Amino acid sequence: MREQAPAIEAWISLLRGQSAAVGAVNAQLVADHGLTVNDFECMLLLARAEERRLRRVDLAEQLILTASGVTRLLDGLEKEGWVDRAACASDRRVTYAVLTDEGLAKLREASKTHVADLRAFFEARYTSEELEQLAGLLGRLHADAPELDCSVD
Amino acid sequence: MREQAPAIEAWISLLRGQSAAVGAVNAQLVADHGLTVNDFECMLLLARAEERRLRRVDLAEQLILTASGVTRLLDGLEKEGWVDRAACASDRRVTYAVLTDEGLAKLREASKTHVADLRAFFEARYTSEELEQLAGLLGRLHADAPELDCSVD
DNA sequence: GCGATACAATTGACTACGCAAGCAATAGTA
DNA sequence: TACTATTGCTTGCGTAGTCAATTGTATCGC
Repeated sequence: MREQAPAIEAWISLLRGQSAAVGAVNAQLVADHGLTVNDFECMLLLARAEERRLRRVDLAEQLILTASGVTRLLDGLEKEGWVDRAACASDRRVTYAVLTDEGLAKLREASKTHVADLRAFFEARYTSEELEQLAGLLGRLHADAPELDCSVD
Repeated sequence: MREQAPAIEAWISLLRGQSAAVGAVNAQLVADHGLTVNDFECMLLLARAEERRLRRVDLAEQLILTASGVTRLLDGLEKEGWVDRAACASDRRVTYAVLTDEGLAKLREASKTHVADLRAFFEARYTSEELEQLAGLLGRLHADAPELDCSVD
């Protein structure tokens, strides 16, 4: 029952580490700005996007949420006036989520402390080399996992 | 608005990577055994504990859940007969969570595929050296973060 | 042009948590 | 002994997310 494979160690560290980190960072962000981590990331993606807008489906993919999760996330941001809707001329099924000027202002304001908090949190634990290592390693988790879900052998 | 600090890169990778990994692994575990990742980890902690039992408070700390989260997690496991309650002789406030024989059997059965899935998932992406690196790095996230929450300067 | 199929988005019902409040038992203090 | 904290646990309520079903629009084969 006692496990030893490095994969298992990594898995446990991932579960615990992410919970701890997200818990701390999110609490700070909520306390300081009334935004959750996903609110922030969502607005950030919009801010970086062409014309400050994205299809909901693309937002879902990048945030790793389902379509309905995005609908509900955006509901909240729309209520606050930080995000608005816009129709797509070439495909009437899609509704863009657009970051408003207020949303951009809010994002900029929140960024000031949030980015500093993030850097403080990570730089207290890692050197910049280690941060690059970590980012590189974690990035691979996102990629396809043929082994896991298509066991056709 | 566009960010470049390695800390931010690491943060994004952590958010996305964990979501992707937990999503995949959890879906597999639920499909194969009707257990969530937390169900599994909880039973695993109990299995490894002295007399296969733990105080709910200790379980909460290790799983990074609140006390109420643990109560509800255990509710489900108790309903299935995998976990039972036991009083503590020396302190009548505490109720132990005890892994039953059925629970241990269920855990062993689930372990067979789950551990293999985990190894497949991670070993498809990393060498064993990288896994050790990753586990070591992630482990630091869990430690105290004096910088973040006591900004007394 | 027309049906079958696919896709974007929303909605209702549900789950898994957290937080705050409350209860019971213990520990500290006088 | 009594009075006050503190601790372990549970419960009501709120929130963030999922899944399954639905609607409206596109697109493909013919």
